[in-house]
Amino acid sequence: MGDDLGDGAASGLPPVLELAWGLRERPTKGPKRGLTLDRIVQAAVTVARAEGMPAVSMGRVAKELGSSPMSLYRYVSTKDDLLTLMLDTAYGQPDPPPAEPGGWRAELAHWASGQRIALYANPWALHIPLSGPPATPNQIVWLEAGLAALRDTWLSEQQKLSTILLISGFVRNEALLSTDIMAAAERAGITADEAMGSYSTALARLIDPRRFPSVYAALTSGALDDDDGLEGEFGFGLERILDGIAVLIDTRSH
Amino acid sequence: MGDDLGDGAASGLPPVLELAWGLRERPTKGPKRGLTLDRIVQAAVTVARAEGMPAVSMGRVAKELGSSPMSLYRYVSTKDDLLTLMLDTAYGQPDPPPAEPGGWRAELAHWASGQRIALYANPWALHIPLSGPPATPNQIVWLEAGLAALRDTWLSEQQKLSTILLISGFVRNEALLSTDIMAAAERAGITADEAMGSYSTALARLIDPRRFPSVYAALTSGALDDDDGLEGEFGFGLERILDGIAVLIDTRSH
DNA sequence: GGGAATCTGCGTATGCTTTACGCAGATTTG
DNA sequence: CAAATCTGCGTAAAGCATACGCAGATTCCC
Repeated sequence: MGDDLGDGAASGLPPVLELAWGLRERPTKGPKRGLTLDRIVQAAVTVARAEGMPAVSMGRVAKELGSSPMSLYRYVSTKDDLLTLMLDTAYGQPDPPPAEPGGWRAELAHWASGQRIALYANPWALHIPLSGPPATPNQIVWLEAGLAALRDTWLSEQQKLSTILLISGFVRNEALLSTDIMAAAERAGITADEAMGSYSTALARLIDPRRFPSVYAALTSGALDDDDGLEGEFGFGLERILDGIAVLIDTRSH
Repeated sequence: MGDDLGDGAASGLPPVLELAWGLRERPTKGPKRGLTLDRIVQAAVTVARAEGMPAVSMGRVAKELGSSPMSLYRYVSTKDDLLTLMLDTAYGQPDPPPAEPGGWRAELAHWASGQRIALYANPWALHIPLSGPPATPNQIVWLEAGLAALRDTWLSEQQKLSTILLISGFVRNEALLSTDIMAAAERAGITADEAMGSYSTALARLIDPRRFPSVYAALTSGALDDDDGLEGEFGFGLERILDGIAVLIDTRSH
C-alpha cells in the first residue's frame, strides 16, 4: 500500500488539483525522488511544442527525461492529469492590466488579447480536451484578473463569472479555429489566406446556389479572402461580446 | 492500384468532403459492396451513444456491423473521416424557423437553441475534435439557416459569417462544459447542481482570499449554486451576444 | 546499531489502438 | 471465356496506457 496517488489530503478535490496546487506533502521516508512534477510537465510541453500533441505519450515524455514510462506514474496518476497540468502551464500568467485606467471594457479587451496570445504561443494546448471548469492555479489567476476587470460594475457575481466564461470560451474557440487553419495551410505549403480562399472557392463550386442561397452569396462575396481574415474574426467577435456586456452594464447602472 | 480512397474527382476538396457530399461515383466492376457509408456512420453513432466516444474504435464499429475492422477502410480512408461524418449526423438538420416573424433576433435565438438541443441529444459529438471550418452537408444546412436569419439586416456578408461562427462556437462551448459537468456529476452519483456546489466550496477552501479576492467573492456569493446554473449560463451568453449584434445592426441601419 | 517500514524507479506484461499490405474470390467488361 | 478490377478481410507491425510487483534506497524507531 501507499504507492498510489489517491487522495491523501481528503480535501474533496480531484487528486490532480491537489497536485497542481502543491497540496500533497511527501512523506520523508524512502529514497530521494529523481524527478519533479515540474520537470515532467516541462518535458511534455517540449515534446508537444516540437512534435505536436499526438506525439505526447508517456513513453515519449519519459524518453525526453531519460527515464522510463512507468516512472512517471509515481508523479501523475493518469495521462489526463499530465494534460491538465500542461494546459495550466500553457495559459501561464496574465500580464498586469495597463496602468492608465480604461474602465472595464479596455481591461477586458486586454485580458482577452492576453489569453489569445498565450494560446497562439501554445497551439498544442488547444488540442487538450478540457474536463470541467477552470481550477488549476494559472487558470484561477486568469479568472481573478478577469473578474477584477469588472470590479466597478454593478453586475452580480454570477453575471461576472458568466461574462468571463463567455469571453474565455470565445477566445479559445477562435484560437482553435485559426491555428487549425494555419496548420492545415502550412501542411499544404500555402498561406492561411490562400487556404481560406481555396476553401471558399471549392465550397462555392460544391454547393447548389438554389438550396443554399445565403451560403453561396457569402462565399462568392469574397468575404473570406479579405485581408484581415483571421485577425478580423477575433476583433469582430470580441467587440460584439463587449458591446453586449456594455448593454447589460449600462442598463443596470441606473 | 485503385484500392485507395485518394481523390478521384479532383474537386480540390479533401477526400472526406467528397464522401460526405456523395460525389464519389463508384466504378461498376468488382463484387457488390456489403456495407454503406451510412450504415457505418450509423453504427459508429450507436456505439458512441451507448458506450461513449472513447469506445468508438474501428474494431468496435466493425463488430457492431458483424464485419471486420479492415473492411471499413474500403469506405473511409481514416478514422478521422468517420468522426467527421459522425459529427455531421449529430448536428442533423435545423428545425424551420417559427412561422410568425420575429425578426433576426428571434430567429437567431431559435437557431441557437436548436443547435444546443442537437448537441445535448448527442453529447458524444462534443468530444470529436473539430478540424477546420464547417463544410459537411448538415453543417452547411445549419449555416444556411443561420445566414438566412440575418437576411434583412445590413450586415456585410463577412459580418454575417462572423456572427454565425461566433454564435455556434458559443453554443458548442457551453454545451461541452455543461454536459461534461453533468457527466462528472452522474459518475459521482449526484446532481449537476450539487456538483457545482461542491466544486465551488472545495475551490473556495483552496484559494487564498488575499491573492484571489474577486474569485473568492464570486465563489462565496453563492453564485454557482443558484437554481438556473447550467440553463442560465446559456441564456446569459446568448442574450449578451445577441445584444452585441443588435448594437452593430442598429448602428448600421441609419 | 539494527530491524521495520516505506518509499523509489522501473521491467514485464496485458490488452488495447490504427492501419499498411496483400491475397482469394466475386463481378463485370471486352 | 479471359482480363480487369473491385470486394472483404486475415495478418502483422508499431504504438498506446497502465496494472502489478520486485529490488534496492532511505529513514524512523527502538
